[in-house]
Amino acid sequence: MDRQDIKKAGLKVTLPRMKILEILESASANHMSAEDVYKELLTAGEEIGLATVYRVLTQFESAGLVQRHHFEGGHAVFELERGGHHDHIVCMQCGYVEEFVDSTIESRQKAVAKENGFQLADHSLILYGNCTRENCPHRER
Amino acid sequence: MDRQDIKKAGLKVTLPRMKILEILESASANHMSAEDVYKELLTAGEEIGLATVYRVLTQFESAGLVQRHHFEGGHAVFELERGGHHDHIVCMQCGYVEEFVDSTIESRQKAVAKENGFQLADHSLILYGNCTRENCPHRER
DNA sequence: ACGAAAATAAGAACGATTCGCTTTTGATCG
DNA sequence: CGATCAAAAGCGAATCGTTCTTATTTTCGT
Ligand SMILES: [Mn+2]
Ligand SMILES: [Mn+2]
Ligand SMILES: [Zn+2]
Ligand SMILES: [Zn+2]
Repeated sequence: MDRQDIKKAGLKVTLPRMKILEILESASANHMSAEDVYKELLTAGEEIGLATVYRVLTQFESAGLVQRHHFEGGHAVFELERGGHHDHIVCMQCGYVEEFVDSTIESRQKAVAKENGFQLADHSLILYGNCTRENCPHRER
Repeated sequence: MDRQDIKKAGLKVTLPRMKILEILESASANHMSAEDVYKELLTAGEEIGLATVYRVLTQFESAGLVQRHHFEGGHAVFELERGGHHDHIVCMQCGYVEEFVDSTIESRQKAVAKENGFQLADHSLILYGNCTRENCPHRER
């Protein structure tokens, strides 16, 4: 992901757009809220407004560069589009997000939609649980 | 669902709570936003504030009388708890909601969680598509 | 480098939901 | 039946995440 991708999306290459792309690429968590991105920008000493972060993320979404998800708790999280579709498991204690693809689930979804007379266009599957990582249980949101 | 259920939940039987339960039971759409419930109350001539609707719905949720879901588009929808778990298909044109249970999907979710070292606690699966009902394609939101 | 078009900054506005406080109500007990 | 008091309702203000508005700045093709 670089300036070429921004151009290809029909967007001008601006400093905010570059920086936001960089942050999404290099951040430790690959699912970030707009606020998360904004804070990283501040930390990096960039003077980019929160409204700009939202605007750019939305443009990136329209351009297919990022995806937006709605996990439990209201606010949206964004991630770089890295090709394939996947679903998510979220740890309710530490917020850690794992990705997965299950072809059985995917195909059953299509079947279920058909059985109910729907043309399936999209879906959102999020599993919530508790992860078992060393560094998990002691953080919050 | 009646006043007994309210009592069993440890809540006082009040007029707003009774009316809201009635509306959830008898409404045409069985997945309603707080605003929807509020409008129905107004229509029925009840003078119950929107804040009360939210408060009561949240209490009902805690008591296990209703469930809250977050479909695409920001606002929450509520439905009476009628026993079994189910997932949803939402028509993106008319908002019609169909419910389904697919045991294959359910069991694969458990397996996927385990494979990823998570103890599964909950999940949210929403399919989005276009329904093929007569009265569908010409409404909005 | 120049100017049109596009993008940003900043803060106001927004919609959904919650909070804070005052008044009213329901359940219990005399 | 009241009186009592904790619980609940009413209602406007506040909050939260997000989007919009407008003036100002930046990008990019020429
Ligand atoms: Mn992801
Ligand atoms: Mn349902
Ligand atoms: Zn965890
Ligand atoms: Zn429909």
